[in-house]
Amino acid sequence: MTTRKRRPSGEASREHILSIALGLFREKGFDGTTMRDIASAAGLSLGAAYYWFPSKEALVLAYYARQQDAHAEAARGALETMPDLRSRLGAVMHAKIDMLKDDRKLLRAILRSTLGADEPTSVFSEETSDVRRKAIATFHDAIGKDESIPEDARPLFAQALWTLHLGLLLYFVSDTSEDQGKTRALVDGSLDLVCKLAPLLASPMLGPMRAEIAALLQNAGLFAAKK
Amino acid sequence: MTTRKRRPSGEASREHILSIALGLFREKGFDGTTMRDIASAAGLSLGAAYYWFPSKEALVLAYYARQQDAHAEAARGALETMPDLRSRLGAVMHAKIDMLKDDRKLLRAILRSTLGADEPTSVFSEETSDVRRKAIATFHDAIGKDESIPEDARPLFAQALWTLHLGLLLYFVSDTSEDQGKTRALVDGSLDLVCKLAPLLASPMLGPMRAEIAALLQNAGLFAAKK
DNA sequence: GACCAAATTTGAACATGTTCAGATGTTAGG
DNA sequence: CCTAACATCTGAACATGTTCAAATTTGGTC
Repeated sequence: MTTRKRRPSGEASREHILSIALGLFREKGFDGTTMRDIASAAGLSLGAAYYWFPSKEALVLAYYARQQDAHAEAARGALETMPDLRSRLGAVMHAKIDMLKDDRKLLRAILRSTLGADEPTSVFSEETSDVRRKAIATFHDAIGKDESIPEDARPLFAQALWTLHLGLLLYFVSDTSEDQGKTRALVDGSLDLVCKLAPLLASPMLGPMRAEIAALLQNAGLFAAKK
Repeated sequence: MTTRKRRPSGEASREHILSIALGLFREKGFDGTTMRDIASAAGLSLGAAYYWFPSKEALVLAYYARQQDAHAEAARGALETMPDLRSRLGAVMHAKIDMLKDDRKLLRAILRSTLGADEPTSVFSEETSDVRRKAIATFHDAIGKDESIPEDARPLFAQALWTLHLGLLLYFVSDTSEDQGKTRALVDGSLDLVCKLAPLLASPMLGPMRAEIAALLQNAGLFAAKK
């Protein structure tokens, strides 16, 4: 309550602009929608839109956060009722696809900036680390206390699942099959394989390899060892 | 010789523009370089640049093709002298990194459009399928007739290596370590693992799973079964 | 109510990718 | 040489993301 008391109609503008923008993105695509379109559809001037969102890509960032929160929420519900690892993972993935199913065009248009290395909207960027952390946590929750995955392997496994999920989404955005059936099949097939293969890494034969993988990723800075 | 006889100074312009453009990209980045910069540095008008390259991204496409040819060439040389699978794969990967080592800034700037689904410059697009096919062929050559990889598994393995190589490049472009040491380590570590794990998929225990993977990818259209 | 500072909005610029109608040069045939 | 057809190039537009100084509104304070 120091200086943060004022936001009477302010934040409402922000939400309003974001809704209008996402609607236009879905309808006309990302490139097909102009910042001037957004501003005028929202009943504001161009400059006002830039007051709330410093760039067109900032709208994408806001979309990320919104989706991630919604997904975490949806996943939380599904996780409670699922008895085993495989079905929990399936629930998480399918919940995401259900949620994004009508946004494929939007996602496709956005994709270019979500994989870049420099871009602030990159899935790997500092700016999106919050969203990323939450997403990985959702997978960690899905793993739960399943005994087939040794406890110390769970963070690594969660991260691997997140990476797999990125790959699946990459496929998904261009999947024009009925109800995204091909993506669903790919999701289920991948998860079947993963659930069969993952426990093998705990077996005597492949056990040491797990440490090798973890070390490799840690040296590359791709995986932060917990405490 | 029907109507294609004229190109006295013509194609030279094209090459000249491309060289100038790549130089500027390396020096000032992709976004930092303006089509007007390119045109004036090449001693031409803006329109002339657009006569030869219909868009800024077209310059990127030309860069792809040029790099891929150079890499295939470099790899071919290295392959002949390497006795075993592991060293051949290492030669291919390291040749690529050597070749791109000074273009990291350029690649980073370009990356955004190389992973998009719609973009013509996407590594997955129709427009780049030639380059992609050649790149996968290079890996196929590296596998050669190594007995640890069953013959019918080689196309799939080659494609997997190409995908791994994409991931490694994604890491590479942002790797600021001395002489890209971290990337080199990641390359070697990944290849060690791959060479250890791949033969397992031919073992009795995991053999059936190989077919499962192939079927999964084929149904998704991600892997074209040969003949 | 008058007034101040911060929050919000405006409108006019600017930079840059792209397009295009026309100018200019080049080649082949007469 | 002259001319038609084509290749190449030019310069001026246009569209759109972004910036910014200034105007306006808002909420609290005297």
